[in-house]
Amino acid sequence: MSERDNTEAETPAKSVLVLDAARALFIEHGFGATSMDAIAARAGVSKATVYAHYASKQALFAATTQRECRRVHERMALPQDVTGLPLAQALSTIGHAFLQAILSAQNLTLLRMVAAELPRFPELGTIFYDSAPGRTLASVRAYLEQARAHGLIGDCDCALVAAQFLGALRGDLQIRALLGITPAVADIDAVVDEAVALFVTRYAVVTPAEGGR
Amino acid sequence: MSERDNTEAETPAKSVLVLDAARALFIEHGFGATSMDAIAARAGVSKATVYAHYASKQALFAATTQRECRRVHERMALPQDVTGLPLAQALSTIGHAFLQAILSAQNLTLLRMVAAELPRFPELGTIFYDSAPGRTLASVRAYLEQARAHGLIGDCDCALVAAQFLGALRGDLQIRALLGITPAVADIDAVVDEAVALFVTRYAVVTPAEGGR
DNA sequence: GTCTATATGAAGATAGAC
DNA sequence: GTCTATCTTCATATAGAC
Repeated sequence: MSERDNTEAETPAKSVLVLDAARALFIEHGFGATSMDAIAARAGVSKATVYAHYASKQALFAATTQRECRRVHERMALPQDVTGLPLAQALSTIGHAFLQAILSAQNLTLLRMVAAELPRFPELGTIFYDSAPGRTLASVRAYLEQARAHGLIGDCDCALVAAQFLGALRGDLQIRALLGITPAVADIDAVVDEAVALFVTRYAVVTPAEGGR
Repeated sequence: MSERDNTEAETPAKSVLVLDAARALFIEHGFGATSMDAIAARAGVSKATVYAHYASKQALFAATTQRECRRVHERMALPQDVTGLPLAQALSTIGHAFLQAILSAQNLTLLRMVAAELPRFPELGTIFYDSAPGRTLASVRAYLEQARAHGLIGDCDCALVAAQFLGALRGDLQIRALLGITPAVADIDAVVDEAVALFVTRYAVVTPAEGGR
Protein backbone atom coordinates (compact mmCIF):
# COMPACT_ATOMS: atom_id res chain seq x y z
CA MET A 1 0.00 0.00 0.00
CA SER A 2 2.53 2.57 1.18
CA GLU A 3 5.09 1.61 -1.42
CA ARG A 4 3.04 1.74 -4.55
CA ASP A 5 5.57 2.76 -7.12
CA ASN A 6 9.03 1.53 -7.79
CA THR A 7 10.81 3.44 -10.43
CA GLU A 8 12.71 0.40 -11.57
CA ALA A 9 11.55 -3.20 -11.41
CA GLU A 10 7.82 -2.88 -10.86
CA THR A 11 6.44 -4.18 -7.60
CA PRO A 12 5.64 -7.88 -7.76
CA ALA A 13 2.67 -6.96 -5.58
CA LYS A 14 1.17 -10.27 -4.52
CA SER A 15 -2.31 -9.00 -5.18
CA VAL A 16 -1.35 -8.43 -8.81
CA LEU A 17 0.31 -11.82 -9.06
CA VAL A 18 -2.89 -13.35 -7.83
CA LEU A 19 -4.94 -11.37 -10.29
CA ASP A 20 -2.69 -12.42 -13.16
CA ALA A 21 -2.89 -16.04 -12.18
CA ALA A 22 -6.64 -15.86 -11.81
CA ARG A 23 -6.96 -14.24 -15.19
CA ALA A 24 -4.96 -16.96 -16.90
CA LEU A 25 -6.85 -19.79 -15.26
CA PHE A 26 -10.33 -18.31 -15.55
CA ILE A 27 -9.65 -17.70 -19.22
CA GLU A 28 -8.32 -21.17 -19.80
CA HIS A 29 -10.73 -23.23 -17.75
CA GLY A 30 -13.66 -20.97 -16.90
CA PHE A 31 -14.94 -20.01 -13.51
CA GLY A 32 -16.37 -23.31 -12.36
CA ALA A 33 -13.37 -25.42 -13.29
CA THR A 34 -10.83 -23.12 -11.70
CA SER A 35 -9.99 -23.74 -8.06
CA MET A 36 -8.56 -21.32 -5.56
CA ASP A 37 -5.80 -23.86 -4.93
CA ALA A 38 -4.80 -23.71 -8.56
CA ILE A 39 -4.81 -19.91 -8.54
CA ALA A 40 -2.65 -19.79 -5.42
CA ALA A 41 -0.25 -22.32 -6.87
CA ARG A 42 0.10 -20.45 -10.13
CA ALA A 43 0.59 -17.15 -8.37
CA GLY A 44 3.25 -18.72 -6.20
CA VAL A 45 1.52 -17.75 -2.98
CA SER A 46 -0.52 -19.55 -0.41
CA LYS A 47 -4.24 -19.80 -0.55
CA ALA A 48 -4.53 -17.75 2.61
CA THR A 49 -2.78 -14.91 0.86
CA VAL A 50 -5.29 -15.06 -1.92
CA TYR A 51 -8.06 -14.68 0.63
CA ALA A 52 -6.19 -11.88 2.33
CA HIS A 53 -6.61 -9.83 -0.84
CA TYR A 54 -9.90 -11.09 -2.20
CA ALA A 55 -12.69 -12.06 0.11
CA SER A 56 -14.07 -14.87 -2.05
CA LYS A 57 -13.72 -16.60 -5.34
CA GLN A 58 -16.55 -14.52 -6.71
CA ALA A 59 -14.89 -11.29 -5.62
CA LEU A 60 -11.69 -12.41 -7.29
CA PHE A 61 -13.58 -13.23 -10.45
CA ALA A 62 -15.27 -9.86 -10.46
CA ALA A 63 -11.98 -8.08 -9.93
CA THR A 64 -10.35 -10.07 -12.71
CA THR A 65 -13.14 -9.40 -15.15
CA GLN A 66 -13.31 -5.72 -14.42
CA ARG A 67 -9.59 -5.25 -14.86
CA GLU A 68 -9.82 -7.14 -18.12
CA CYS A 69 -12.67 -4.92 -19.21
CA ARG A 70 -10.56 -1.87 -18.54
CA ARG A 71 -7.79 -3.32 -20.64
CA VAL A 72 -10.04 -4.19 -23.52
CA HIS A 73 -11.55 -0.77 -23.19
CA GLU A 74 -8.15 0.77 -23.82
CA ARG A 75 -7.33 -1.54 -26.70
CA MET A 76 -10.64 -0.71 -28.32
CA ALA A 77 -9.74 2.87 -29.05
CA LEU A 78 -9.48 3.41 -32.77
CA PRO A 79 -5.88 2.97 -33.84
CA GLN A 80 -5.60 6.32 -35.52
CA ASP A 81 -7.59 9.35 -36.42
CA VAL A 82 -9.56 8.48 -39.51
CA THR A 83 -11.30 11.80 -39.77
CA GLY A 84 -9.21 13.09 -42.60
CA LEU A 85 -9.43 9.99 -44.77
CA PRO A 86 -11.80 9.35 -47.63
CA LEU A 87 -14.93 7.55 -46.52
CA ALA A 88 -14.07 4.14 -47.91
CA GLN A 89 -10.60 4.27 -46.48
CA ALA A 90 -11.83 5.35 -43.08
CA LEU A 91 -14.40 2.57 -42.97
CA SER A 92 -11.82 0.07 -44.07
CA THR A 93 -9.45 1.15 -41.33
CA ILE A 94 -12.21 0.94 -38.76
CA GLY A 95 -13.25 -2.44 -40.09
CA HIS A 96 -9.85 -4.03 -39.86
CA ALA A 97 -9.25 -2.69 -36.38
CA PHE A 98 -12.68 -3.84 -35.25
CA LEU A 99 -12.37 -7.37 -36.55
CA GLN A 100 -8.90 -7.77 -35.16
CA ALA A 101 -10.16 -6.62 -31.78
CA ILE A 102 -13.29 -8.74 -31.52
CA LEU A 103 -11.60 -11.86 -32.84
CA SER A 104 -8.66 -11.60 -30.47
CA ALA A 105 -8.40 -14.41 -27.98
CA GLN A 106 -8.42 -11.89 -25.19
CA ASN A 107 -11.73 -10.44 -26.20
CA LEU A 108 -13.36 -13.76 -26.97
CA THR A 109 -12.43 -15.42 -23.75
CA LEU A 110 -13.55 -12.43 -21.79
CA LEU A 111 -16.88 -12.45 -23.57
CA ARG A 112 -17.23 -16.16 -22.90
CA MET A 113 -16.45 -15.70 -19.24
CA VAL A 114 -18.87 -12.85 -18.77
CA ALA A 115 -21.66 -14.61 -20.64
CA ALA A 116 -21.03 -17.77 -18.73
CA GLU A 117 -21.29 -16.18 -15.33
CA LEU A 118 -24.03 -13.76 -16.20
CA PRO A 119 -26.55 -15.46 -13.89
CA ARG A 120 -24.13 -15.04 -11.01
CA PHE A 121 -22.85 -11.58 -11.96
CA PRO A 122 -25.53 -9.76 -13.90
CA GLU A 123 -23.84 -6.38 -13.61
CA LEU A 124 -20.76 -7.65 -15.44
CA GLY A 125 -22.78 -7.83 -18.63
CA THR A 126 -23.29 -4.10 -18.72
CA ILE A 127 -19.75 -3.39 -17.60
CA PHE A 128 -18.36 -5.48 -20.42
CA TYR A 129 -20.75 -4.08 -22.99
CA ASP A 130 -19.86 -0.52 -22.12
CA SER A 131 -16.17 -1.36 -22.16
CA ALA A 132 -15.99 -3.06 -25.50
CA PRO A 133 -18.82 -3.33 -28.02
CA GLY A 134 -20.68 -0.31 -26.73
CA ARG A 135 -17.56 1.79 -26.77
CA THR A 136 -16.71 0.83 -30.33
CA LEU A 137 -20.24 1.51 -31.42
CA ALA A 138 -20.07 4.96 -29.89
CA SER A 139 -16.79 5.67 -31.68
CA VAL A 140 -18.12 4.64 -35.05
CA ARG A 141 -21.31 6.54 -34.50
CA ALA A 142 -19.33 9.64 -33.64
CA TYR A 143 -17.26 9.21 -36.77
CA LEU A 144 -20.37 8.86 -38.91
CA GLU A 145 -21.91 11.97 -37.43
CA GLN A 146 -18.78 13.85 -38.23
CA ALA A 147 -18.80 12.43 -41.74
CA ARG A 148 -22.38 13.51 -42.12
CA ALA A 149 -21.52 16.98 -40.92
CA HIS A 150 -18.75 17.12 -43.49
CA GLY A 151 -21.12 16.03 -46.22
CA LEU A 152 -19.46 12.68 -46.84
CA ILE A 153 -22.64 10.75 -46.18
CA GLY A 154 -26.28 11.66 -46.41
CA ASP A 155 -28.82 12.00 -43.69
CA CYS A 156 -29.27 8.82 -41.71
CA ASP A 157 -29.64 7.36 -38.24
CA CYS A 158 -25.96 7.20 -37.45
CA ALA A 159 -26.40 4.97 -34.44
CA LEU A 160 -28.30 2.41 -36.47
CA VAL A 161 -25.93 2.61 -39.41
CA ALA A 162 -22.94 2.20 -37.14
CA ALA A 163 -24.50 -0.87 -35.54
CA GLN A 164 -25.28 -2.40 -38.91
CA PHE A 165 -21.84 -1.68 -40.31
CA LEU A 166 -20.22 -3.37 -37.36
CA GLY A 167 -22.75 -6.16 -37.65
CA ALA A 168 -21.98 -6.70 -41.30
CA LEU A 169 -18.31 -6.88 -40.38
CA ARG A 170 -19.06 -9.44 -37.73
CA GLY A 171 -21.10 -11.55 -40.08
CA ASP A 172 -20.94 -14.88 -38.40
CA LEU A 173 -17.24 -14.56 -37.66
CA GLN A 174 -17.72 -13.51 -34.08
CA ILE A 175 -20.22 -16.16 -33.15
CA ARG A 176 -18.13 -18.81 -34.82
CA ALA A 177 -15.08 -17.65 -32.95
CA LEU A 178 -17.07 -17.52 -29.74
CA LEU A 179 -17.98 -21.15 -30.34
CA GLY A 180 -14.39 -22.11 -30.93
CA ILE A 181 -14.52 -22.29 -34.72
CA THR A 182 -11.66 -20.09 -35.79
CA PRO A 183 -12.10 -18.46 -39.17
CA ALA A 184 -9.58 -18.43 -41.94
CA VAL A 185 -7.66 -15.19 -41.67
CA ALA A 186 -7.63 -14.85 -45.43
CA ASP A 187 -11.36 -14.13 -45.37
CA ILE A 188 -10.98 -10.98 -43.32
CA ASP A 189 -9.94 -8.73 -46.17
CA ALA A 190 -12.83 -9.85 -48.35
CA VAL A 191 -15.25 -9.28 -45.50
CA VAL A 192 -14.01 -5.76 -44.85
CA ASP A 193 -13.95 -4.84 -48.53
CA GLU A 194 -17.46 -6.05 -49.12
CA ALA A 195 -18.85 -4.38 -46.00
CA VAL A 196 -17.24 -1.10 -46.96
CA ALA A 197 -18.62 -1.31 -50.47
CA LEU A 198 -22.04 -2.09 -49.07
CA PHE A 199 -22.19 0.99 -46.91
CA VAL A 200 -20.47 3.31 -49.35
CA THR A 201 -23.00 2.32 -52.00
CA ARG A 202 -25.90 3.09 -49.77
CA TYR A 203 -24.81 6.10 -47.77
CA ALA A 204 -21.99 7.93 -49.49
CA VAL A 205 -22.98 11.22 -51.02
CA VAL A 206 -20.13 11.23 -53.49
CA THR A 207 -18.80 7.93 -54.70
CA PRO A 208 -15.24 8.91 -55.50
CA ALA A 209 -14.13 6.12 -57.77
CA GLU A 210 -16.19 3.00 -57.78
CA GLY A 211 -17.96 0.79 -55.26
CA GLY A 212 -15.86 -1.84 -53.56
CA ARG A 213 -15.09 -4.11 -56.43
CA MET B 1 -42.20 -28.28 -22.09
CA SER B 2 -45.02 -28.60 -19.60
CA GLU B 3 -46.71 -31.65 -20.94
CA ARG B 4 -45.34 -34.33 -23.16
CA ASP B 5 -48.44 -36.40 -23.26
CA ASN B 6 -48.72 -39.79 -24.79
CA THR B 7 -51.91 -41.09 -26.24
CA GLU B 8 -51.83 -43.99 -23.81
CA ALA B 9 -50.41 -42.86 -20.50
CA GLU B 10 -47.71 -45.42 -21.17
CA THR B 11 -44.26 -43.90 -21.08
CA PRO B 12 -43.45 -40.96 -18.91
CA ALA B 13 -40.00 -42.35 -19.59
CA LYS B 14 -37.80 -41.48 -16.65
CA SER B 15 -34.93 -40.73 -18.95
CA VAL B 16 -36.98 -37.97 -20.54
CA LEU B 17 -38.08 -36.63 -17.18
CA VAL B 18 -34.46 -36.43 -16.19
CA LEU B 19 -33.57 -34.68 -19.41
CA ASP B 20 -36.35 -32.14 -18.95
CA ALA B 21 -35.29 -31.44 -15.40
CA ALA B 22 -31.68 -31.12 -16.42
CA ARG B 23 -32.59 -28.73 -19.20
CA ALA B 24 -34.53 -26.46 -16.89
CA LEU B 25 -31.83 -26.36 -14.25
CA PHE B 26 -28.86 -26.06 -16.57
CA ILE B 27 -30.59 -23.18 -18.32
CA GLU B 28 -31.46 -21.47 -15.09
CA HIS B 29 -28.27 -21.95 -13.11
CA GLY B 30 -25.64 -23.12 -15.57
CA PHE B 31 -23.59 -26.29 -15.51
CA GLY B 32 -21.41 -25.63 -12.51
CA ALA B 33 -24.15 -24.47 -10.20
CA THR B 34 -26.51 -27.34 -10.99
CA SER B 35 -26.17 -30.47 -8.88
CA MET B 36 -27.22 -33.97 -9.73
CA ASP B 37 -29.24 -33.96 -6.53
CA ALA B 38 -31.25 -31.02 -7.77
CA ILE B 39 -31.83 -32.67 -11.12
CA ALA B 40 -33.00 -35.89 -9.51
CA ALA B 41 -35.29 -34.00 -7.16
CA ARG B 42 -36.83 -31.97 -9.93
CA ALA B 43 -37.33 -35.03 -12.10
CA GLY B 44 -38.97 -36.83 -9.19
CA VAL B 45 -36.55 -39.73 -9.29
CA SER B 46 -33.59 -40.83 -7.26
CA LYS B 47 -30.08 -39.87 -8.08
CA ALA B 48 -29.21 -43.47 -8.80
CA THR B 49 -31.83 -43.48 -11.51
CA VAL B 50 -30.23 -40.48 -13.09
CA TYR B 51 -26.96 -42.34 -13.21
CA ALA B 52 -28.69 -45.40 -14.59
CA HIS B 53 -29.52 -43.38 -17.69
CA TYR B 54 -26.61 -41.00 -17.95
CA ALA B 55 -23.15 -42.09 -17.02
CA SER B 56 -22.04 -38.74 -15.65
CA LYS B 57 -23.03 -35.16 -15.21
CA GLN B 58 -21.07 -34.26 -18.29
CA ALA B 59 -22.83 -36.89 -20.35
CA LEU B 60 -26.16 -35.58 -19.13
CA PHE B 61 -25.16 -32.05 -20.02
CA ALA B 62 -24.08 -33.12 -23.48
CA ALA B 63 -27.34 -34.98 -24.04
CA THR B 64 -29.35 -32.00 -22.84
CA THR B 65 -27.50 -29.56 -25.05
CA GLN B 66 -27.69 -31.76 -28.11
CA ARG B 67 -31.43 -32.26 -27.73
CA GLU B 68 -31.81 -28.52 -27.32
CA CYS B 69 -29.76 -27.96 -30.44
CA ARG B 70 -32.05 -30.26 -32.36
CA ARG B 71 -35.05 -28.28 -31.16
CA VAL B 72 -33.54 -24.96 -32.06
CA HIS B 73 -32.56 -26.49 -35.37
CA GLU B 74 -36.21 -27.20 -36.09
CA ARG B 75 -37.37 -23.78 -34.96
CA MET B 76 -34.78 -22.18 -37.17
CA ALA B 77 -36.40 -23.34 -40.37
CA LEU B 78 -37.75 -20.38 -42.28
CA PRO B 79 -41.38 -19.85 -41.42
CA GLN B 80 -42.61 -19.93 -44.98
CA ASP B 81 -41.42 -20.24 -48.49
CA VAL B 82 -40.19 -16.82 -49.51
CA THR B 83 -39.12 -17.86 -52.98
CA GLY B 84 -42.09 -16.31 -54.72
CA LEU B 85 -41.92 -12.96 -52.97
CA PRO B 86 -40.30 -9.76 -54.22
CA LEU B 87 -36.75 -9.41 -52.99
CA ALA B 88 -37.37 -6.76 -50.36
CA GLN B 89 -40.34 -8.63 -48.98
CA ALA B 90 -38.46 -11.90 -48.86
CA LEU B 91 -35.53 -10.31 -47.05
CA SER B 92 -37.88 -8.59 -44.64
CA THR B 93 -39.60 -11.87 -43.83
CA ILE B 94 -36.28 -13.57 -43.31
CA GLY B 95 -35.08 -10.69 -41.18
CA HIS B 96 -38.00 -10.72 -38.81
CA ALA B 97 -37.88 -14.48 -38.39
CA PHE B 98 -34.14 -14.38 -37.80
CA LEU B 99 -34.21 -11.68 -35.16
CA GLN B 100 -37.09 -13.28 -33.36
CA ALA B 101 -35.21 -16.56 -33.30
CA ILE B 102 -31.82 -15.31 -32.13
CA LEU B 103 -33.28 -13.02 -29.50
CA SER B 104 -35.49 -15.70 -28.00
CA ALA B 105 -34.69 -16.65 -24.45
CA GLN B 106 -34.32 -20.26 -25.52
CA ASN B 107 -31.66 -19.48 -28.06
CA LEU B 108 -29.80 -17.04 -25.84
CA THR B 109 -29.61 -19.29 -22.84
CA LEU B 110 -28.47 -22.17 -24.99
CA LEU B 111 -25.79 -20.04 -26.53
CA ARG B 112 -24.70 -18.88 -23.10
CA MET B 113 -24.53 -22.43 -21.83
CA VAL B 114 -22.54 -23.70 -24.77
CA ALA B 115 -20.13 -20.78 -24.66
CA ALA B 116 -19.73 -21.16 -20.93
CA GLU B 117 -18.82 -24.82 -21.09
CA LEU B 118 -16.80 -24.63 -24.25
CA PRO B 119 -13.52 -25.36 -22.45
CA ARG B 120 -15.06 -28.54 -21.09
CA PHE B 121 -17.03 -29.52 -24.19
CA PRO B 122 -15.29 -28.16 -27.26
CA GLU B 123 -17.35 -30.24 -29.67
CA LEU B 124 -20.59 -28.63 -28.52
CA GLY B 125 -19.52 -25.40 -30.17
CA THR B 126 -19.63 -26.95 -33.59
CA ILE B 127 -22.82 -28.85 -32.86
CA PHE B 128 -24.56 -25.67 -31.82
CA TYR B 129 -23.20 -23.66 -34.69
CA ASP B 130 -24.37 -26.19 -37.24
CA SER B 131 -27.76 -26.38 -35.57
CA ALA B 132 -28.56 -22.74 -35.37
CA PRO B 133 -26.51 -19.94 -36.90
CA GLY B 134 -24.87 -22.15 -39.50
CA ARG B 135 -28.19 -23.57 -40.56
CA THR B 136 -29.78 -20.16 -40.94
CA LEU B 137 -26.80 -18.94 -42.89
CA ALA B 138 -27.12 -21.88 -45.24
CA SER B 139 -30.81 -21.18 -45.75
CA VAL B 140 -30.27 -17.55 -46.57
CA ARG B 141 -27.39 -18.39 -48.82
CA ALA B 142 -29.54 -20.89 -50.67
CA TYR B 143 -32.26 -18.30 -51.05
CA LEU B 144 -29.79 -15.77 -52.43
CA GLU B 145 -28.44 -18.25 -54.91
CA GLN B 146 -31.93 -18.92 -56.08
CA ALA B 147 -32.61 -15.20 -56.30
CA ARG B 148 -29.47 -14.79 -58.32
CA ALA B 149 -30.52 -17.58 -60.63
CA HIS B 150 -33.85 -15.84 -61.11
CA GLY B 151 -32.13 -12.58 -61.89
CA LEU B 152 -33.33 -10.76 -58.79
CA ILE B 153 -29.82 -9.94 -57.67
CA GLY B 154 -26.56 -9.57 -59.51
CA ASP B 155 -23.48 -11.69 -59.33
CA CYS B 156 -22.05 -11.88 -55.85
CA ASP B 157 -20.57 -14.17 -53.23
CA CYS B 158 -23.85 -15.37 -51.81
CA ALA B 159 -22.28 -16.91 -48.73
CA LEU B 160 -20.60 -13.65 -47.83
CA VAL B 161 -23.66 -11.56 -48.60
CA ALA B 162 -25.84 -13.84 -46.52
CA ALA B 163 -23.45 -13.57 -43.60
CA GLN B 164 -23.33 -9.80 -43.85
CA PHE B 165 -27.07 -9.48 -44.17
CA LEU B 166 -27.58 -11.53 -41.04
CA GLY B 167 -24.80 -9.58 -39.38
CA ALA B 168 -26.41 -6.26 -40.20
CA LEU B 169 -29.64 -7.59 -38.72
CA ARG B 170 -27.82 -8.60 -35.58
CA GLY B 171 -26.13 -5.26 -35.24
CA ASP B 172 -25.33 -5.22 -31.60
CA LEU B 173 -28.72 -6.61 -30.61
CA GLN B 174 -27.49 -10.16 -30.18
CA ILE B 175 -24.45 -9.35 -28.13
CA ARG B 176 -26.45 -7.02 -25.96
CA ALA B 177 -29.07 -9.67 -25.39
CA LEU B 178 -26.36 -12.22 -24.69
CA LEU B 179 -25.03 -9.87 -22.03
CA GLY B 180 -28.44 -9.47 -20.48
CA ILE B 181 -29.26 -6.05 -21.92
CA THR B 182 -32.62 -6.59 -23.55
CA PRO B 183 -33.35 -4.34 -26.47
CA ALA B 184 -36.50 -2.35 -26.98
CA VAL B 185 -38.77 -4.38 -29.22
CA ALA B 186 -39.80 -1.24 -31.06
CA ASP B 187 -36.36 -1.05 -32.62
CA ILE B 188 -36.72 -4.34 -34.44
CA ASP B 189 -38.80 -3.04 -37.32
CA ALA B 190 -36.44 -0.16 -37.99
CA VAL B 191 -33.48 -2.51 -37.94
CA VAL B 192 -35.05 -4.89 -40.43
CA ASP B 193 -36.22 -2.13 -42.74
CA GLU B 194 -32.85 -0.48 -42.84
CA ALA B 195 -30.97 -3.73 -43.38
CA VAL B 196 -33.29 -4.68 -46.22
CA ALA B 197 -32.85 -1.29 -47.83
CA LEU B 198 -29.11 -1.60 -47.48
CA PHE B 199 -28.90 -4.89 -49.31
CA VAL B 200 -31.52 -4.09 -51.89
CA THR B 201 -29.66 -0.92 -52.77
CA ARG B 202 -26.42 -2.75 -53.31
CA TYR B 203 -27.43 -6.06 -54.81
CA ALA B 204 -30.87 -5.85 -56.39
CA VAL B 205 -30.79 -5.87 -60.15
CA VAL B 206 -34.09 -4.05 -60.40
CA THR B 207 -34.96 -1.63 -57.64
CA PRO B 208 -38.74 -1.70 -57.77
CA ALA B 209 -39.62 1.35 -55.75
CA GLU B 210 -37.28 2.59 -53.14
CA GLY B 211 -35.47 1.12 -50.19
CA GLY B 212 -37.52 0.00 -47.24
CA ARG B 213 -38.78 3.23 -45.78
C1' DG C 1 -34.79 -50.27 -13.18
C1' DT C 2 -35.48 -48.06 -9.12
C1' DC C 3 -34.80 -46.92 -4.59
C1' DT C 4 -32.11 -45.65 0.28
C1' DA C 5 -27.97 -44.92 2.14
C1' DT C 6 -23.20 -44.02 1.89
C1' DA C 7 -18.19 -43.60 0.35
C1' DT C 8 -14.95 -40.47 -1.52
C1' DG C 9 -12.82 -36.61 -2.73
C1' DA C 10 -12.41 -31.95 -4.10
C1' DA C 11 -12.70 -27.15 -3.19
C1' DG C 12 -14.03 -22.88 -0.60
C1' DA C 13 -12.79 -20.82 3.38
C1' DT C 14 -10.34 -20.24 8.07
C1' DA C 15 -7.05 -20.70 12.46
C1' DG C 16 -3.09 -19.56 14.31
C1' DA C 17 2.09 -19.19 14.15
C1' DC C 18 5.63 -16.06 12.43
C1' DG D 1 0.95 -10.06 5.22
C1' DT D 2 2.24 -14.49 4.59
C1' DC D 3 2.58 -19.08 5.53
C1' DT D 4 1.19 -24.36 6.91
C1' DA D 5 -2.29 -27.08 8.17
C1' DT D 6 -6.99 -27.98 8.74
C1' DC D 7 -12.04 -27.63 8.89
C1' DT D 8 -16.37 -28.12 6.69
C1' DT D 9 -19.40 -28.58 3.23
C1' DC D 10 -21.27 -30.57 -0.55
C1' DA D 11 -21.51 -32.84 -4.97
C1' DT D 12 -20.22 -36.79 -7.82
C1' DA D 13 -20.65 -41.32 -8.03
C1' DT D 14 -21.55 -46.14 -6.16
C1' DA D 15 -23.28 -50.31 -3.20
C1' DG D 16 -26.69 -53.16 -2.30
C1' DA D 17 -31.71 -54.25 -1.33
C1' DC D 18 -36.18 -54.77 -3.76
